[in-house]
Amino acid sequence: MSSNKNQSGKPAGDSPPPKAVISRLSLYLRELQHLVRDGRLTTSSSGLGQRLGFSDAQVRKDLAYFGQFGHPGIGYRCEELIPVIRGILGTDRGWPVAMIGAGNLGRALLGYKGFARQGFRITAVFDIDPTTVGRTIEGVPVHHFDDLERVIAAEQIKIAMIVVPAAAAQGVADRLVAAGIEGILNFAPVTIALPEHVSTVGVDLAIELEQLTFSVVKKRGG
Amino acid sequence: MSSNKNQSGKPAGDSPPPKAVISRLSLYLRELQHLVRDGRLTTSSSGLGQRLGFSDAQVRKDLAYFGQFGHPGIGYRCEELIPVIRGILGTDRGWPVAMIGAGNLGRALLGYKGFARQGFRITAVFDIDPTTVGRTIEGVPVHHFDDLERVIAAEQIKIAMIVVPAAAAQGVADRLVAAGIEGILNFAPVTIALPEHVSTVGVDLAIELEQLTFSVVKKRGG
DNA sequence: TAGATTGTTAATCGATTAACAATC
DNA sequence: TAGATTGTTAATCGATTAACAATC
Repeated sequence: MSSNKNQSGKPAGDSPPPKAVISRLSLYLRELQHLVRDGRLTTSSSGLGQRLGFSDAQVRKDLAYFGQFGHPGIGYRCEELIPVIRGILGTDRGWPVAMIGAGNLGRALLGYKGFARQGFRITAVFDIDPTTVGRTIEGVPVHHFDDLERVIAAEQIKIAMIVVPAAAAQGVADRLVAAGIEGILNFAPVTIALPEHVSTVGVDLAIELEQLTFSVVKKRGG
Repeated sequence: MSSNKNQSGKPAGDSPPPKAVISRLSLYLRELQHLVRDGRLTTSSSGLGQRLGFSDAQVRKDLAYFGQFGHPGIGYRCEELIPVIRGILGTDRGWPVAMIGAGNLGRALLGYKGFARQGFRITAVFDIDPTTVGRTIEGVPVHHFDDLERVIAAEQIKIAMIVVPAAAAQGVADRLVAAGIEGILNFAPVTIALPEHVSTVGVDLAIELEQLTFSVVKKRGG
């Protein structure tokens, strides 16, 4: 009826990939990077799926949403597929990221090496605590929250991480939107309301643990 | 054809709730807790769904997997629904949690108040760094990794968080499984292989950012 | 009573799986 | 060539939505 195939690596117009596909894409990318580090040149849809618990058909279908990247009889060349997926996800470029909140968790995230590996650089931190503002953490300057708009405009930052207490999160989000931010990674355990044109991903650590206890209890109960 | 309704609050036998339902349940719970804090007595399926971006029908359907908890014409009583959802998720009891790895991120998680609010207590930390082992962080004792089995058995811990570098994660997971752990929250950016009877939830912070850049780029591209 | 809202069914929509011709 | 593996179609399966009688 309708087809999604094309050669360009850009999504075809006629049916957007399901959100679930995008989250698997990130996992494929991570596996491929491990494979390259281990010296592997190619992999197959079944090889890639196996470790992640997906079927070979699903892996092929997911990738086929965006084009033809495999080689019949051979599989997928890791070094070839990696930049393709990065292009789809938008991590083929460097993204400067702002972080709001320099508490415990914020500082830990500043020290986290995994971001840089995927092209993210936290270039500005904002807080209101006078003992931190003006200093530098992990080489990143801590600005006063009052300077949010100025710094975000000057550094052309489009992505921000909210790492403030739940009660402050919505207010911070509103300021970020007004400052021109297009995507927010929210670590505060609240749902924040945002205009349509701004994307958000929420990470609630307690919720992740809840999901885990559910599985544990379910397995016990039979 | 088949029905899921019952009065008990326990899942009916004939069709397990989709995994997506369980993750929404955690969000409902979080909203309900906010509502209670704001003094609200009841809410409706549309009220609950609205803030979270779900339809009223979906909220009702999700809850109906587990029983009848609403009141026609009135809605859901917050104080009544909260313990029901906690019961389903398994957070109606206290869970002692072990943490492996006392680096930057681990320490930040130890200071995070959100876990305790949902019934999780980190009661034991493990590391191999001689300068940290034997000390206490945020009131929690840091054991040597060699004592893993002993402490986990003694404290009857069933849930663990892996907060070690990617290269060490699988080895740690194997030891945890051997020690009788039933659920693992994995912060290392690798897929870990586990036996069927052990549950895992992975949190990869770089992947969350990737999902965000995809949405941002998509919205730009039109 | 009139208005609000549930739980549930049937209809729709979307995502996954199985199968296989085409390709290397 | 024989074996491996893709991309794609059609079939299956599962999840969401719409609608409405029942209830307060």
